[in-house]
Amino acid sequence: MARTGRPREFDREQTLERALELFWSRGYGATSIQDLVDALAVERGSLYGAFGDKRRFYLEAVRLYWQVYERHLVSALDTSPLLPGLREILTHPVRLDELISDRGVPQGCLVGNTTAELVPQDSEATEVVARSYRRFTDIVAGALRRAQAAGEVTDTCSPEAQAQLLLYIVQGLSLVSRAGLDKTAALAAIDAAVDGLRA
Amino acid sequence: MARTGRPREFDREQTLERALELFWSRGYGATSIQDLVDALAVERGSLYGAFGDKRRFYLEAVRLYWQVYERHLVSALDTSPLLPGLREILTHPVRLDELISDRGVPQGCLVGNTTAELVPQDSEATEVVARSYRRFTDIVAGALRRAQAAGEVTDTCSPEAQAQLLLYIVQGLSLVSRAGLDKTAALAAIDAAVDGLRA
DNA sequence: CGACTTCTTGAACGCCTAGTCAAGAAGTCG
DNA sequence: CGACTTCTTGACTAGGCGTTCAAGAAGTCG
Repeated sequence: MARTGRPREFDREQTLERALELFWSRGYGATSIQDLVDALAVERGSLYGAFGDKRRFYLEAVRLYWQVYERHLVSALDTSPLLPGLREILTHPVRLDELISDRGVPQGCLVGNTTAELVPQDSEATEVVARSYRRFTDIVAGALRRAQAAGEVTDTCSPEAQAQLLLYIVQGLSLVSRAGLDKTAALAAIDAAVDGLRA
Repeated sequence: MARTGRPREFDREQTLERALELFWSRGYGATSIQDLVDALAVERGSLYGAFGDKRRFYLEAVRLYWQVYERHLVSALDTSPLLPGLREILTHPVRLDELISDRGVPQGCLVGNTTAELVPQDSEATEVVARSYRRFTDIVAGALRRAQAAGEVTDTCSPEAQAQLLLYIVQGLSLVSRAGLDKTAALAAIDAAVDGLRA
């Protein structure tokens, strides 16, 4: 069944990506439709036609954000030994922060920002966020379980508890970094966390 | 110099406390002046007269929030051994969450929420937040330094790095809890963190 | 009492918001 | 070509927002 009608003039995916950046750097509430129209060079009506209302647009951007992040997460943890990859995941916000000083770019984790701004008032946002967190802990716990079995990571507590703790650390770091990041202190803290996992 | 003119009919401090609760549970953007007028039973003009504009009102509430929290923090860490008090600080968000299920009450840490919503766009908010974080790490690092000297806490890394890590953990827990808290998993994660500090 | 000061009240202001819609443009299909 | 469908455009709507302000109320002070 061929698609008929006037073809869309903008690239939906690319527009979503740019909207993601805007939402990421400014937050949901502080990004107006007009901001999006200006930045994306797509008129209001077309945005509404392609993405529905603002909330749906935003949530789709969050889902895309997480999809990309999760891909990164999985590939970084698919290594042996595990701890270097894990360290890379934890230091990710620090590296993001370096990009920021160059241009005016996103800050923190979009899922974390969403948690603070929309959860728990918006049930759909709460689902997206909760699912993201669950997937993070599932993926990390799986990797830790393998590393425990290999004798690389201490088995003084369960991989699930370790993964949960790591979630807190990443999210905490992402959040706190927004207020100004002392890179040295952050890396020292991360090293302390990683060392605590060593067998 | 006696104060003349018509006396204020509401209790400024008590009103600020109730505004704090509202801002805490809904966030800055989602709390309108009208919401405040309704909840506080104080008319708009009086609020503006007493607190200035919305931003100043909010920031004053955040400062009050932190003042109360810091008092709690200091008293909980002024103990020997340190780790039980530290554990109490870390589990604080979990206990807050229990209150929530009873009535519709604040969630997360107000400073953390402010970080996500206003920082870094609002420089004054950024200052308030950054100062709060700095005070947290200073207080906690001081306590850890003493506990390291007493042989209670491991000295495999500096008290500053440990304190920084603990800041991430508390903030991460506060944030993630908004999306739904698995109390068991949270406590297991906290125990893992506290155990990691033990000498 | 009358002058002065501050607080209260709620209407009003201007602005910005998310969202809608009608008219026209640009394709496909018979 | 003409029918049909979808996308584009930007003016428009309705409502909510933070903020202001003038008029009156409630005190103090001489």
